[in-house]
Amino acid sequence: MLSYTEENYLKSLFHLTIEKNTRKEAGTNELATQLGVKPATVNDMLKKLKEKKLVNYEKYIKSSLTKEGKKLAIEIVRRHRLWETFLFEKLGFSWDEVHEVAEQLEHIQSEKLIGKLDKFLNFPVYDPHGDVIPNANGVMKLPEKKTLAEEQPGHICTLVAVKDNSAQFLQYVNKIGLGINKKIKLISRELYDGLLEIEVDGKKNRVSHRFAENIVVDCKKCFKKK
Amino acid sequence: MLSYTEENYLKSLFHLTIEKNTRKEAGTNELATQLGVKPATVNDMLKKLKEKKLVNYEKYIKSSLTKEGKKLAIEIVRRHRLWETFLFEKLGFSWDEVHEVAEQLEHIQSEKLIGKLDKFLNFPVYDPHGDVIPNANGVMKLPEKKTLAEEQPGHICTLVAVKDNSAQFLQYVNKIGLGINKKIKLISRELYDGLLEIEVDGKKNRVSHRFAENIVVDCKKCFKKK
DNA sequence: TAAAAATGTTAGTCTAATCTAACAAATAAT
DNA sequence: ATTATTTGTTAGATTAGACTAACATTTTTA
Repeated sequence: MLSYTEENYLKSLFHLTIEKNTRKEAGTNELATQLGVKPATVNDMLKKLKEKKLVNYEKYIKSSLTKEGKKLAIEIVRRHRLWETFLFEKLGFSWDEVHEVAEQLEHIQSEKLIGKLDKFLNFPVYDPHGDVIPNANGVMKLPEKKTLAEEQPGHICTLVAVKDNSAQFLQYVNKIGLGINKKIKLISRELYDGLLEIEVDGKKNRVSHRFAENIVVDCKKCFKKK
Repeated sequence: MLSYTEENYLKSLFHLTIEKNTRKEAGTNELATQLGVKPATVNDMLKKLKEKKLVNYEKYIKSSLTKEGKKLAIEIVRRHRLWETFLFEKLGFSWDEVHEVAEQLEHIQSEKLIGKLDKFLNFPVYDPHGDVIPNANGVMKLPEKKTLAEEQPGHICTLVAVKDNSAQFLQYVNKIGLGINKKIKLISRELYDGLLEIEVDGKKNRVSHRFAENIVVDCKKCFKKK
């Protein structure tokens, strides 16, 4: 059985590696920042998790999850996202409030609980932030890719790629706060010319239909923010 | 903010004193047994909680909750019982499975969460074990007293007094495993002669109508065991 | 490529919550 | 009312998870 703390380390490692699918390993400082502790603390824990065969760790080499570690991390992410969905859909928490409470709830140890919660929520695939919820076997449904122009208002999606690689385009992307893995919230679309109102990191912007056609996003479930 | 552990100490003290309303204080060993730790550990914690002004503790004198300690303990009990109700009513856990999971859930820190959960459950007054759920102001509705003869099958109630004090009667009470604060589950009642089938500590028994008229119980909400 | 900067590691300390073993006080029993 | 038993306390040790400070290695930069 893992401690609350050990679970958090696995989860952080998961987020920094597998989920940001550009990399497969993460460094000590990086983990320390993410977890809000000092690198020395992370160092100790990595050794401990290596002992438990959950993490591949070697001195001065970046760390990664073992197969078993990954399995456990996915289980934690599953719990987190199911609780977020519960808080949002059943208890009426708003989109931005759910995370903090789910951080606590995710550590409740009871397989039966998670199974029943999953069923109660009708086996959801996306959480309120639009992230994929792993199923009971740890399988995460591959998110659909579309262009921003095809998405519906109310949806939240993640930028996964751009189609246009011109400097002009990329500078514009940058200017409005966009980038790889950035979350885009679609506020509305003008019927007349397809002008989109979007929100990135809390900042609103209007972008043209042509611009939207060159932004590739993950399609996520629609959630209305309260 | 209290730690997980501190919360458990307050809760135990509450159960041993205020809730068993025969006494107002509890000893170190007693607490140790209830919490599954050694008396030495309890001793340390009592001093710590005294510092925090949550417990009245003096060397070699039994301890009790201060006003503030009681307030916090009731809040924990409230959380526990609301979660039990959720697990039972919404997730379909059985009567005897809810406690263990609620032991963990009760420590989740979020006032908002408990408020919303309470609302979601429609402000329940009794938990699946028939115990009173304190309201948001820490007020516990006084349970109604009736005789066992007036109770309905399916209900779970607690023996609070007896009307007959004869040795014969009391010996009989004893023989079928009953006693003060014992939980009685009413299985069924024979329409013809009022013969009651009851369950005490998992053991079933049949008692007469006359017997039932001399058992005073707390009236609790009906819960069907799955 | 050598110095500077960033990153990672080790050793030693701290706190919360637990333990054991020895001792002290209060209560019960003869 | 002594003694025995139960109950409570103290002192010292242990473990998990965190810290700081000093040091080591790797990477970057001039």
